[in-house]
Amino acid sequence: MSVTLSDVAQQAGVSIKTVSRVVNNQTDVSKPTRERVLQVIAALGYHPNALARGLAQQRSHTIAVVSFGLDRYGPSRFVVGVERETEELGYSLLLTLLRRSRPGQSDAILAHLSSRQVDGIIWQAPNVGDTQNWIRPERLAQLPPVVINGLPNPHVTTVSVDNHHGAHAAVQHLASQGWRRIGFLAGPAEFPMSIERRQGWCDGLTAYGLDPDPALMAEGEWTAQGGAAAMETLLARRPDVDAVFAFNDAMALGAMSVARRAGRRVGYDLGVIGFDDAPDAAFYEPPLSSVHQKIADLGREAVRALVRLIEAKLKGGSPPSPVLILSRPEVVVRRSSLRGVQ
Amino acid sequence: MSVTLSDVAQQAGVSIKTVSRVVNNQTDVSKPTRERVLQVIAALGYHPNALARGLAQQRSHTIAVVSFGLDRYGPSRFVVGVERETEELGYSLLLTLLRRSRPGQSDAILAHLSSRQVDGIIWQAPNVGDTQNWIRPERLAQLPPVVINGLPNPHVTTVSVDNHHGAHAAVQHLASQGWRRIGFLAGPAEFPMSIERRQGWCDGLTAYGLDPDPALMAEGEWTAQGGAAAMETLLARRPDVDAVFAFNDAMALGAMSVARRAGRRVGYDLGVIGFDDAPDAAFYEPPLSSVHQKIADLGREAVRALVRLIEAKLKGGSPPSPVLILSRPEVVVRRSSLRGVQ
DNA sequence: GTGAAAGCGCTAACAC
DNA sequence: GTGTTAGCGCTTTCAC
Repeated sequence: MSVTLSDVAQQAGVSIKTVSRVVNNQTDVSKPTRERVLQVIAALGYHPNALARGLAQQRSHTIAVVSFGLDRYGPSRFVVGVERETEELGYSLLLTLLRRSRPGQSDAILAHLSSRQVDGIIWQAPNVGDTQNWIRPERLAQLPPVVINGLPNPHVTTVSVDNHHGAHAAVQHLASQGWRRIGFLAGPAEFPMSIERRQGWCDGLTAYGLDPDPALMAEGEWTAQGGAAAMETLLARRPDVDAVFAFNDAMALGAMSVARRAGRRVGYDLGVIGFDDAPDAAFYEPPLSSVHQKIADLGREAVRALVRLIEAKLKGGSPPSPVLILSRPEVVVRRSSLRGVQ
Repeated sequence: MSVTLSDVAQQAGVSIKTVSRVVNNQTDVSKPTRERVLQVIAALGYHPNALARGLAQQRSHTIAVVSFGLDRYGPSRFVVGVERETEELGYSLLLTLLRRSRPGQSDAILAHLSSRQVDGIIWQAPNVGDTQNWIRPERLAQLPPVVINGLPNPHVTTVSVDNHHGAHAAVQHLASQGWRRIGFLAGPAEFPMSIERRQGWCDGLTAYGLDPDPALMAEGEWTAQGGAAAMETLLARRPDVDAVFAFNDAMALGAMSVARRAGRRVGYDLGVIGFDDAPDAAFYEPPLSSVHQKIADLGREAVRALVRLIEAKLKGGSPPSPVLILSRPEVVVRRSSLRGVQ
């Protein structure tokens, strides 16, 4: 059915090995031979069979990205970055999505991926349920991982946003506007990201002599809907809250909607800031201040780090020591966080 | 390095083939033998090598999804549906993203995918540049495709939203509210989706005795930014416009932001409706009316259709005739499209 | 420079 | 019920 190396070899009157050399751009082929082979390849429309190559080489030139959902801005933007870099470095991308609350799934996924002989794996999924335990020493050698936004782990290469810094900066900005009772709309409690941002919020408040009262924090899903629910809780518990820092822009959107219904004017008597700086945020009403992070770049960085691990493993030296790559997000000020003058 | 069939066979004192039978759940293995083999498999931690299996069977149990971006709601939600169904049917998912304006890329992608022996391909990408020409008869037999939201093509199985119907229904809703000069904010001209929605808008206006003046249409990128730009154009050309139907919710968001700055009150003297009904739309200000589509279901449908093609090809019968699967979107009314009374 | 032969881990005929 | 023998398409070792 499909054209194989030996078809080409026969047609060109050379051995299989010679064709293989040409295909892989190796030396030791005379110019005329090479050219004849290339011609036959073009004429026959030969394409190497990646499965066969992978089987012979014991590597698939494929990396897997395990993500938690894709319908929210952060994860999908991240995967875009991953895909771009993956393609540029000559790998294919296998996509696997984690389901919420399916016990034992991370083991099943890992088994599946290693059965597919992926060369490495990018784990962009929060520690939900058992998913934190999949990293075991035996595994690290077999299937190099890079973890995204995970809790720091000295054994594993991690690529993250500096969540603590971002949250701290957000609070600092709010405080500098004169807001005093600054709430936090947290994402799901299991997300390391949310834990770190919460800590940044806490520390920021403390640094400004403000009170990180636990009642000023409310938790919700990381959607507009979740943000709205959390905001309702917060307003009920602390009606005197005068600003909120939301886990992400979608939650901030939901919060603004609830605040409006409650008669609060965002940008006047309520300050709001989000996290992500998604492209839509600038068009919300009022335009949303946010903590900008370059998520796609994070994805590229993750792939580069992973490929380094993969190549090092192939070279056979001792495994390179895990690194922690942190990127610094920055506050983008729009109207929602200002203390407008009426 | 890794455990193979023959390791298991040796350890269990049976032949390779017997182990293979057990692994693949085939009959003709006595109960005690089967159990002994299973034990050894568990003890050794054996996992089948998917590459080897693929090579031997001439199929990879992998399908590819080619998408155009992933940072917008539609495409990413679609891929979520695809991933779910793919996993349930026992396939892996290879993700490839199309870059805007890279000539010849579709041929390169196809070559790459067929070299990876994918069993089929889901093409969820607009006809940008040369990408419409990749479907050629020779290819259809080799690599079964399912096209999403493409222009109808009698040779190819297509899964789409009924864009014409959705647009028509949106216009009908706006007209029923009493709006008379209804504009259309189109997405990029090359998108079949945009072309079909435009036609639906046109036909809807005509059906209501309204004028589909070309000046009532403005085109932009399918982002909030693009919607804002298109809205500016539209307002400049036809300041008397009293409602707009936007290609998607993000564009509607941008349009509302511009309208507000221009002193128009959405939901009072300007009606706005989007398309997609993304989860955020309900939290915009004002809450956005939209045309709801079940995008994830579309993804599942696409995978099912593709797997049908794949299995049919394996059975070796004549290729099944291409089908067209259309899903009907529905208008969801919120405040933005209403003609409020002051 | 070039080629022959073995083998990657599995499945598929066909024997026993 | 179970085993033997060829491949699948490629890379790799080593000989020429």
